[in-house]
Amino acid sequence: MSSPTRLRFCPSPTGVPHVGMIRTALFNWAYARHTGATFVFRIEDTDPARDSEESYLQLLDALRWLGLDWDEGVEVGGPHGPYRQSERMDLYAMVARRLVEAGFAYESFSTPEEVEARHRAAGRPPKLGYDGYDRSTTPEQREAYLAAGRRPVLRVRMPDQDIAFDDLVRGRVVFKAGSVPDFAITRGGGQPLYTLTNPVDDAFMRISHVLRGEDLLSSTPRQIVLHRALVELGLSQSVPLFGHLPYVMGEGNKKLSKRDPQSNLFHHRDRGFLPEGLVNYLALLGWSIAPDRDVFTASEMVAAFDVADVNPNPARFDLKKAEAINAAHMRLLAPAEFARRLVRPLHLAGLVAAPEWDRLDAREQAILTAAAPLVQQRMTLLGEAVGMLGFFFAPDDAVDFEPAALARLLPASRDLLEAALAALLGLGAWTASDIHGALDAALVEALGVKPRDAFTPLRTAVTGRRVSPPLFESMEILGRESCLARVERLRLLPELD
RNA sequence: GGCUCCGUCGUCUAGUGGCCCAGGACGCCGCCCUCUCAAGGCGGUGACGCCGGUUCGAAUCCGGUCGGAGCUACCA
Repeated sequence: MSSPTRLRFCPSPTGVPHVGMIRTALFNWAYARHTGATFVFRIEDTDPARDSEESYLQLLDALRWLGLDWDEGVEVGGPHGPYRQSERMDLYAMVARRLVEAGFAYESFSTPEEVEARHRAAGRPPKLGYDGYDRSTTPEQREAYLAAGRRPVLRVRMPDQDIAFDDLVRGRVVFKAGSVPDFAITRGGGQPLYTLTNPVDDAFMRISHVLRGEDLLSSTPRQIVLHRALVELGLSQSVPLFGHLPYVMGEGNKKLSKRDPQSNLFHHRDRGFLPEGLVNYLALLGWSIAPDRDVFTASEMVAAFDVADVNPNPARFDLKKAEAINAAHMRLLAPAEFARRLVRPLHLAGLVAAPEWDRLDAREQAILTAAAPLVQQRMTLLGEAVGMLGFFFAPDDAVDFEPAALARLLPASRDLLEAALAALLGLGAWTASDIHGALDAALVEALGVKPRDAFTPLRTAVTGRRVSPPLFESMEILGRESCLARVERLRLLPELD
């Protein structure tokens, strides 16, 4: 009987969520959902010096924002908990003891300095790694070390044979015998290290597929050796399958640095990325859904995703492309939904009273409902709504005329505004097409001004900007009274002279 | 140095021996549309790192070479 498919995402809560890490979460999630597997969310907080509760909370926030849900793990529980390693210390101590008793691991008293000194003395490169010296510690030596106050780390004995596995994305990978030194699984004080806790939890949580970053590829032979030991001890059924996802690169030819703001998931959220857009773009980092298509939803990804199709090449995080994908998702949103997404950035900029649609007043809702469709095709990021829609919410006498808009006005602008005012004053119905028609007749036809020149002063008067949503539709939404007041205000502006 | 991974347009990729003098997307350039800006439409730019081999035929298979990356902790 084959064991059920189970995947996991197991970050360390250090720092802010990184897009590379989230890409890993996404691929695990997508593969789990595609195969009907169980998706486990575990926290690897075994390093008190670096882990933080704040970071843990941000991880939850990130996955929830993106819609990556999990079946077992922190917050939701499950049969293999607890799901924070800091709460599983007894388990690691027990496993470590069993490993030593069975001879898979041994106490190692050597300090890094001593190891290096031995390498030098033997004429070997000093940075060769641990030399296996303590494999043969005698009881007498052990007593002497202990008496001298030394506390041993535990190391796993690496077998003297090649270690091979079939990587889910790279195919067969072989590490030559002798190339991987015996590795530490606990600190000198007995605290377990990642090298122990990660495979132990994968074993006890019955993880079948390990999908992780390429940076962990070289630690795989060690984990396989440990898994085999656990199987022999009867603590585990089998060694999981491994798949190593390509790096997410930044500028130049290096991994996207944690220092780079682009690596910060929340940086993108704050700029106005849609979760749909970011998920879609992240999916493209090492995978593609079809030869001629790159805009898709999370559920379409789930339907199509197979780890065997993942490309092993490192992928560069390209903001321009990410924004283009996001823009496509903006246009895919139903107009009403798009309007709702605008509320938060607008509120953050002080333009509307509340951060949620339902708490907006009727006037704000009406403006947004009418204005949102005007900008939906014109935006890449939600944050751009602030600049594009700000004039709708500003008082008529406080519309901010940007210098670039003022600079484009001609000497004849005042006459144009006056003619426009006259035409608008006599207008019956106040609809975009009526406004357009009246203005066309009064300015373009009667005065012989090119449309472009005729409407530029009006655009500045009404919106304060050089670039704006469509003018006539904007005027309809704003209403006759506001428009007349704004045109009059610009007409009287001293700067026009 | 050792070990391991990777190598198709600037970038992300499609491609698993003939459909490829290599397809799509982003970017960039041009044109159309047009009240600004977008969107949209049309067109253009641009790549199989190199050398051998296998084969009637190679981006695809093999060998070598060059280049890039990661790891080489009592971090994860």
